[in-house]
Amino acid sequence: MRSEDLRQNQLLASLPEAEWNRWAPLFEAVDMPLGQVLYEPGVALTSVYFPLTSIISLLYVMENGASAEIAVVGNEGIVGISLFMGGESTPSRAVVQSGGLGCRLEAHIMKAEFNRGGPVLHLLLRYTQALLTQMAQTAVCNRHHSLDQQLCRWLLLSLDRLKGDELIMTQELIANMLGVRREGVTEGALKLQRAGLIRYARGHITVLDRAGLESRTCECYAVVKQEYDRLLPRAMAV
Amino acid sequence: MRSEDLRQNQLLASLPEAEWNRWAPLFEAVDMPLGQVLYEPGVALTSVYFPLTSIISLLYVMENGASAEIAVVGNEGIVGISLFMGGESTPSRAVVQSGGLGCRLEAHIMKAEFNRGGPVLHLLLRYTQALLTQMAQTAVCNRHHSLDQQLCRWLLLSLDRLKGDELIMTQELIANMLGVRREGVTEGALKLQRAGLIRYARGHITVLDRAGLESRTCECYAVVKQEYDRLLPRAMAV
DNA sequence: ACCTCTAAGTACGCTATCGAACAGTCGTTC
DNA sequence: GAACGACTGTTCGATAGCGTACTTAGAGGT
Repeated sequence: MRSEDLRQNQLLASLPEAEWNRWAPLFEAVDMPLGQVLYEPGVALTSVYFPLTSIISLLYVMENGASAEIAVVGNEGIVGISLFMGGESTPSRAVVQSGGLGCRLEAHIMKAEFNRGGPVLHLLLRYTQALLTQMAQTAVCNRHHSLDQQLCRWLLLSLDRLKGDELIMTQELIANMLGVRREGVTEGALKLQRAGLIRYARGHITVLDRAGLESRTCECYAVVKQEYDRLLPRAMAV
Repeated sequence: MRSEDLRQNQLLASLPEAEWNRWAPLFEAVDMPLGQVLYEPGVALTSVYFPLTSIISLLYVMENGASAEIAVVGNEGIVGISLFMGGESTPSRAVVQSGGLGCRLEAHIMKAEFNRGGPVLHLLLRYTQALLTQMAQTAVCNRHHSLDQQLCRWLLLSLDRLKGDELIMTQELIANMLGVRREGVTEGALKLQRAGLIRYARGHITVLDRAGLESRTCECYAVVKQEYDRLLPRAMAV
């Protein structure tokens, strides 16, 4: 994989050239197929991952098997912040929600680079704050908003992290992420389809009217999006 | 206020002597009365706060006025992490939920100390990860658990951050924090009182049976507590 | 001693979501 | 081209929590 390809990841794209030239050779490109688990709760990380075309869900799985998505990470971010935050592990799990490419950096390298301080440290901390906002807003949304609104939010968050307007995603999977019943997602998706906002069939969802989704979702989506834009001005459009 | 008093805050207590000697003179002791707002959404911070005997809620207030608590901070932590995370502000608000004492450090000093790197930086980042876990678990709890369970979790989280077994807290206030109706809290509290776990009257809640609360709450409380203990081993019992 | 205000308790209909069970339909595979 | 499995659609009763309205009861002031 070429160096420019790696910089599809916006964090990597934001690094000054000097830093990047040191980093580039250290990466290993990895394929990230749907369902792959990048880390398990309580297990110390051995690598961090920078998604390029994939999307990763941070998911908490309860004792009874039910689950809830805490946040989602795409090519704007990094999976494995607990490594540089100092905890080495988290109570949540990271799962590939949409297959694609990514690249990996070994834990000890990541830590060393972070501890140099400077632009890498500040960039990663700003990203972490953005992620934190996403988590906070997820909590708010889970408390106050309807399944329909949350479905729109979720579709938009995913869409923002992909090129194109198609998601490869069954309703069952979406239900797991949102922590609701599959039937609930079916009903919500039906409404959106009847309204002409999306079209879907057997695990393929095409977004037809993005603005329509935005008008149906709650304020949570915009809050998170604005905060990402504020904290992480992208270096350059891809 | 004497230096030892300041170290009622566990983060401050964890600092090595060398760091602490530099810090101690920089603090300003502050009274934090119930309801005081420490920062507003979107407004850049001018200070960070270390609660000593007070408890602070991080609260998101929605456009329609409804609110939801995202996390709670007591003498184990610091209010204003967005300062050193680099965002300067957050979409949430910080409100004193239980009056008491705290101390304040000016923004520019905090940033300078953080940017020295070393123990201060690592300690604050570990705390931030703990806070992040609390937020994540709040999201999960809001999704899956009953009002009764959440009420227990909330009482326990508050209790852990106070000495003694009494909370000065109306049901109305608790309802605002949890983002539920006041009547719902009344019903939950009644059940707990009838079961002999708590006693309350007009804004004073006394916890009679802590273990009982723990047995009624969901796993979320234990997950958060364990993660705080793991990430922030306390330097010394107060 | 009385008034007033705040905190807490009660009641009732409503709605979103759940849990469970089952019925179509499209793709893949053999 | 038949069979199977995966995905989606539908139904129905149960229930937790909501919105609203009203009641009761301490605490504090005059």
